[in-house]
Amino acid sequence: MPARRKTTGDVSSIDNRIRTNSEWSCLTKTEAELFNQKVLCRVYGVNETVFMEGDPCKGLYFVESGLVGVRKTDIEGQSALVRLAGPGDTLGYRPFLAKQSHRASAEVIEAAKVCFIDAQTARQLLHDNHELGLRFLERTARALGESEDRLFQLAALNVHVRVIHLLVLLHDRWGRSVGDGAVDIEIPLTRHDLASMVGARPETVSRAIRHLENEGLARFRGRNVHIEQFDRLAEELHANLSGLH
Amino acid sequence: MPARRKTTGDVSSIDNRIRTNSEWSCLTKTEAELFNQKVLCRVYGVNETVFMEGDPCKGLYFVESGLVGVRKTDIEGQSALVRLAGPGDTLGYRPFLAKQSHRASAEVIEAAKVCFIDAQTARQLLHDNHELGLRFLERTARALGESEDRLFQLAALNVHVRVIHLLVLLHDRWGRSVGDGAVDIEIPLTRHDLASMVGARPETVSRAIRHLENEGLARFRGRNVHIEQFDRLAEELHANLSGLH
DNA sequence: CGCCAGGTTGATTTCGCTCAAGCAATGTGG
DNA sequence: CCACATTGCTTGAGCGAAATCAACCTGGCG
Repeated sequence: MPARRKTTGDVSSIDNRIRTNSEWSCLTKTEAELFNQKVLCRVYGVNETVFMEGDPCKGLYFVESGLVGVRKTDIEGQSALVRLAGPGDTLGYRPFLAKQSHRASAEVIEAAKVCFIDAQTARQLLHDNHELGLRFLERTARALGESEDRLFQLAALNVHVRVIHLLVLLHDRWGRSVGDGAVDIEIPLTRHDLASMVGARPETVSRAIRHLENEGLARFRGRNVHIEQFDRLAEELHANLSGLH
Repeated sequence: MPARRKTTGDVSSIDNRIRTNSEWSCLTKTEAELFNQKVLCRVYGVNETVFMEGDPCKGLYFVESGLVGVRKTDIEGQSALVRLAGPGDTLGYRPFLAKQSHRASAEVIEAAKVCFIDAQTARQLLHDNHELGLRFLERTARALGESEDRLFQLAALNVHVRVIHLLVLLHDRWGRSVGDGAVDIEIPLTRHDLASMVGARPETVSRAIRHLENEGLARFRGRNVHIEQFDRLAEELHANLSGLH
């Protein structure tokens, strides 16, 4: 096998993506060129669907900007938000790697630029570049651990605590510090979506939110959240988490 | 076959393992020799611990025979059975691949022969053999899908249905057909373990079991289960599952 | 302006947990 | 062999968290 160490030096958003994304940063110049040649980018409007549950997995999607929601839908049309994907996140890698069809839909929440690489090319890169596979292996194994932890928590914690946990997670990824320990989270999620993320009903989440406001732990203004002292929230979470894991 | 081996116990079963186990069947002759040279086998008695939650992951374990339970334990000593591993199953591959420590303990339920390959050797094989990594990738991605499905179900289904689901899963892996659609499941699990597998309390599971008996769907004799018409059970499950996935 | 989806709030019900008692099955020491 | 712990399972009663049902806001928009 030829030596592969140099990565491409071109500067476009895709190259940037390849360089910054831990998984793809190991591509050689040639491989990166193939990637760039094959990648397709598109801007999606709000509520547009990137892929649907049940569809065969045609390739991998990279969110460049905006916000995409991953949902599972049951026959009655009730959808549950499973996770959020923003800039830098990859969509559809689980079905791609498992060689299965999509088990969830991806629906745009905030206008997003999403790039696509077809399965065949992705598989070729995976085949040519050994390191790439090993990186995906580690990422997938970690995701598996997280999923199992979540399972454990769902059974052990009540809604109030799960909502706090969700807020902390949302903060970690989407929070904007507004100085002196205060944080804003601005994600346009309906109460229904919020509820489905913690495995509860909207009414119950509504009450949990009211409770948080009464405690002065968070302030909800429509779909934005302001947390004056994030420490207190994190503390409250840890008090409930200890004795668990 | 040369007789020089560092293993305790006979090696033919290991070769068999390598050949039959989908992940490792791609090893070359040389690699298989390395594997055989490094593998260590041991017989564990009931209640013996293979590895503990929190321990660094020292390698991979293969269950040759017997039954091993994977558990998570909280600080109060309450343990929850997470999964069962029998002949052909691999233990500890998630922490190994994720380069993390064990997040669960493995405890022998029925006297078991377990083989071990150290992390360094396993990683070397993973590095040398490209195909091996890709196979683990697929397996891990599938496991991730299953874990996510389980999450979804825990939130959506009541205990009664979850118990039925567990019985169906146990049947698929451990069931013994006794003719004409009837099935026996003989796994020495306490009610407490059964309960933790479906995220419920023993009392609640006990009541669910009583309910199943009243419906004539299953008969519990101590820790053995007899299902006269497995079809009916599967049917009952699907009636509750449809409208979900 | 009225409409309406999304959000809140209250009343009621249900499910599953907790607590507690009783009951086999098994073990143990005298 | 019996008295008695011990352990795991079942059953009942009560309680609490969250779902369900239903009414009522609220704010954006044609």
